[in-house]
Amino acid sequence: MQHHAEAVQMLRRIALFAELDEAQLAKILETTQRRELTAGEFLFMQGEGAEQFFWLESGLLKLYRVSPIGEEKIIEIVRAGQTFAEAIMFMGQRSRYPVNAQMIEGGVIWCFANASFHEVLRGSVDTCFRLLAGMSRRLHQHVNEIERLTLQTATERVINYLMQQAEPSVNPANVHLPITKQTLAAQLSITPETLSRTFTRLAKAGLIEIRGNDIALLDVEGLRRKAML
Amino acid sequence: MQHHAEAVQMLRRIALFAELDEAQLAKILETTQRRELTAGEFLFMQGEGAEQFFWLESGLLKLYRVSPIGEEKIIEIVRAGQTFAEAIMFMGQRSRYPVNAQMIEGGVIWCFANASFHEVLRGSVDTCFRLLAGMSRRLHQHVNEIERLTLQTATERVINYLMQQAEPSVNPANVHLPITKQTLAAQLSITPETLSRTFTRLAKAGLIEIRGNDIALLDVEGLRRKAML
DNA sequence: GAGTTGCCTTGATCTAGGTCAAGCGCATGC
DNA sequence: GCATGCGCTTGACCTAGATCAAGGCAACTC
Repeated sequence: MQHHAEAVQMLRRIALFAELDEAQLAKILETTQRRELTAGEFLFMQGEGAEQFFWLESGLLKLYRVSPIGEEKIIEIVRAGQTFAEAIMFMGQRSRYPVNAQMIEGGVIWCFANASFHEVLRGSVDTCFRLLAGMSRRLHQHVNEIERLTLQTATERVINYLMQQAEPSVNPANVHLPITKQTLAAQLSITPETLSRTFTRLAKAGLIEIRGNDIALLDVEGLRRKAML
Repeated sequence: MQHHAEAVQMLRRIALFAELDEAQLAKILETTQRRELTAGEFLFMQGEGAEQFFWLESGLLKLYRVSPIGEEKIIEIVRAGQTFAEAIMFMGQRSRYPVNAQMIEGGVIWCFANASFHEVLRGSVDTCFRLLAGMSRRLHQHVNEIERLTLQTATERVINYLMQQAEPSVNPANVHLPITKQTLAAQLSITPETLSRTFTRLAKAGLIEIRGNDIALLDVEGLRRKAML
């Protein structure tokens, strides 16, 4: 890793490293790689040995699985600024990535060696606590995700997504889709066809208005009622 | 907590406490309760303030959510020997339980104060690591659960469950259902009717044999093929 | 014994959402 | 220009599983 000072500056922006001192950061930087990936490129594949975890500086990335019959299920969309794959670190020595990681948009990724971080962690309980907090948050998101998948219909999930994206209390609110509708469909676990139909149904009911990737929420209260939120 | 020596002996059996010394255990025991609950009794309800986490000494417990229309989705079945609700500890000061916890079978539960454990954790990085490992495992279980819910059919999920319960490499293997079929259905996110039909279909195909809550897996290879595992 | 209650099964029907197929709009490249 | 390709939409079907409804059966209580 060159440009040490700059790199340290960057690292400070990562929540996981916030509690570390100069020496600890230096230790981690020794084994850190910074990689530029183009859209479509793979960072790692399901089943590969997990020896690093990552921070996405820029770009967009998806973590997904492929079932035996070839269907793709997106587990998580990673945005710039997020860390990911840090959980596997504690699963034992020779663990493997349980998902594929592929760039949706090109960008820059920082790759940290598990071994180095492991060593540093031993010296900082505060960092342990931050890590624990982050994982708790994710755990809760998953509980919500499981609930969404089992207890909600496709329409409810779509509305749910729109409400989450929208600024609260703005009426009419505007939502810009940062991903293609195909990708969104995969994230909501429905087919592109169903997503398309759902949008047009909501539009015909006067609840939303669609202009390409921009969606206006015309009747937030009506949407809420429809999704029973 | 009375019978200090006995209690310490018990605590040693809990993985989370394995690395703690006498003084730390004593500190935790000061605020520990041991409760006996009967079948159907609630330990805590969704939305209650989370001030404790738990270890199930004996009995069976379910963690579940209820949707606005009254459907129940089981997030996790907790068996004797497991700890649970320890993740919420790190969600911040006044966090709340995100699920209901209700006994399926009566049993004994140990209740530990988050605050005490928090303090002790600051002195034991090893215990932090254990906690991190446990949460990582749970995180992965949830990822798998999400996959199961989205990529698999009801029949596949049922077979999947049976295979997980069965001893590996025993043929024919026997599975004993520790819960009612209604509860199992809720766990697999299907209706009791569908579960019943699925069992009879598999039985008619000669793949399994049902005797009440005991199920014999007659053709493990055939089941595997059917579920595409 | 008869009645009640809870769990399970079975059958008949309904429906949300998936699948398949065709076509549209818009970009890119030659 | 025209072709190729990709994202998106629409329509016509189909199927897995939910829903509704009616028993069956075993464990109780009286």
